[in-house]
Amino acid sequence: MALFLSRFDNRVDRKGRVSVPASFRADLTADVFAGVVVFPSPSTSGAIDGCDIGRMKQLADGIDTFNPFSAEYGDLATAILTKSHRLPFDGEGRIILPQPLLEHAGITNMATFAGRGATFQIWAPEAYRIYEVEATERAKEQAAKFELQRRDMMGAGE
Amino acid sequence: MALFLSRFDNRVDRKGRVSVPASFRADLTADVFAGVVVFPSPSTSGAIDGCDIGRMKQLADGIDTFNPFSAEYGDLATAILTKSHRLPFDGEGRIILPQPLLEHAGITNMATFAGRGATFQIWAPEAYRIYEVEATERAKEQAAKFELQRRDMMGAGE
DNA sequence: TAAAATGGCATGATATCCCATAAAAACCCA
DNA sequence: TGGGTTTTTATGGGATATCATGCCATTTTA
Repeated sequence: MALFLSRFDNRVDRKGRVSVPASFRADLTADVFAGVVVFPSPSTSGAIDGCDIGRMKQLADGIDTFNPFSAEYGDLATAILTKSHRLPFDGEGRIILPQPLLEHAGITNMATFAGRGATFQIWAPEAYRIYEVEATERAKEQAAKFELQRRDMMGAGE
Repeated sequence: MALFLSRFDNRVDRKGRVSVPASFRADLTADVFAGVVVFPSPSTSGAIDGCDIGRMKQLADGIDTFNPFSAEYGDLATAILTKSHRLPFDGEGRIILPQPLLEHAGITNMATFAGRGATFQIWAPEAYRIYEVEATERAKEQAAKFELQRRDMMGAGE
């Protein structure tokens, strides 16, 4: 599975193209489809969620566990799957972010790529800075919960 | 699993390169990725946490057990994964510490590597000296707790 | 036919590779 | 055991490759 780490601030050129960080690309070209899948983050307003095709399939499978005629299914499919875009790399590893997503994230001429392990996010730099401070603050409490979880896993693994 | 021991003070050259102690390197080149993963220590302010890629994958997997759209996932990913960096070794076993981490740790021209078993830390030498004195002092009480903890775990495990 | 999307090439900054050197550690053999 | 020898390590500097990004040419589509 992909492991996206670090943060990168890349320029969006006049034609709306952005270079995907080279270290991300390595994990995104392994598949048959060389590119990314992006959609507006359902949880973090102002962010674009990104991942590889494999992860998106996993997500779709997750949604598909709901009754296809249920409200959950419809709502999640509408919010995530219908708003997802497959963005292929050009020869230089650039993608073009669709207008609706640019607006959703408030991105104009710079984009912040934030690695999140199996996924990553794309932000307007200013918005990310604000979010980072808040999230880092909250994470101190989360760390405790996480520690318990980790111990469970290690116990299970052994 | 890796076993990082001892303390090393190494020079940061004009290009920002530092040699990772040779005894650490042995445990860090076993994997497909020859290098280290570093991030600001969530627990110890002023320190950089370091580990091998395997351990970071484990950490990412741990975070990925949360709902990917939950606040827990976002907060932990932001505090750890987005602030992590994969630093490959050059031919001589050196890494380049990213600017944000240098600032976080207050490192200028010397770096202290402190082995911590499965992980290690990187400090500004002066900051480490202070921390070491305090931690060693506290360790007297911690030692007692640690003994109890170990007995609990063994009881629970079986 | 004009505008937009796409592909390819050029460039500057930065990171990486490669070789050199000095100090320290490990080795070795009388 | 001790002194010399070799090997490993840390560190420095110049050459080279990579990457983000700007610019131009070509193709597509409206």
